[in-house]
Amino acid sequence: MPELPEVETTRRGLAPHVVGQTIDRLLVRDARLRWPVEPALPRQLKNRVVQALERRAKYLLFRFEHGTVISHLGMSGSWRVITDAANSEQDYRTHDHLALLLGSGDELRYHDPRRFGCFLFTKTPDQHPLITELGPEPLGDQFDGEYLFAISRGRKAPIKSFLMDNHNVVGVGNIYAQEALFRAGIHPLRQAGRVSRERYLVLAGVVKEILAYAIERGGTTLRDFLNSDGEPGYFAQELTVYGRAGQQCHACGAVIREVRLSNRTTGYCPQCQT
DNA sequence: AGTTTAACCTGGGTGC
DNA sequence: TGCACCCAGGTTAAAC
Repeated sequence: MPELPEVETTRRGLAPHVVGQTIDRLLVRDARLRWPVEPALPRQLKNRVVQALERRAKYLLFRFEHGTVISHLGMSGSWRVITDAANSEQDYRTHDHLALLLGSGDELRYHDPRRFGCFLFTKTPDQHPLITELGPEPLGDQFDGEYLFAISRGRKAPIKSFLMDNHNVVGVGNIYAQEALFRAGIHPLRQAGRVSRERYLVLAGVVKEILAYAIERGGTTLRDFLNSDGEPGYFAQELTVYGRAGQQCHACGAVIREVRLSNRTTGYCPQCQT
């Protein structure tokens, strides 16, 4: 369910419960995630203390003294904190694949119907291929319009694909890519190399705005997203083009259109976006 | 090397 | 009710 704001919201929700806690036990109820959970993992984590919970792109990083767990929510993953775990041990739901039993008595449960998520341990996270290939964080200083302009020269891929490519910038998923391009007035099919410096300055700005705003709101956007307290995010009334094909553009009244781009639905306003 | 496509999964919605 | 089909917030690996 997550785009970057939802992952960050998850991190902030989990951190107070897990940082500084000992892993009494890792319970693997179903190891068949994107990559199978290693059979050795429970004993690798047993009695280890979570030093920090960080985020890089859409990965959650559980930091231990001896290594890092790299975890992704995929399309449908979520974490839930159980504070009275002793009384609810039988209460595992379908697709609750992992449980972290903590020294505090709390329990963190990973739920993921589609099993596109992952939970991997590595001693050298800085050299892990999932991490080393990643572009800059969209909310960091490295990411701005000049940067986008510079790396896009000569690139023929559609701007939307370019923006969603983790090599260029991380954390911009299908919903926010559409919304950002609408706000920047850029047609999603325009070649990345044919977007001007001026428009990249606008685009980088709106990407930062939208993501920061969504984080502030506790991970808006997602229909069925529950934060780690089990509370829903706000499903944004603010969405302009995502899921609005056939409806009128809020800005100009034109009918929102839809195209298929690398197998993903892409809404845009044919009048506002060029 | 850049770009596109298929694949990994389950569940919910729609139309017959 | 049932069934076939399409769609979904992500990312990788393989194919052009």
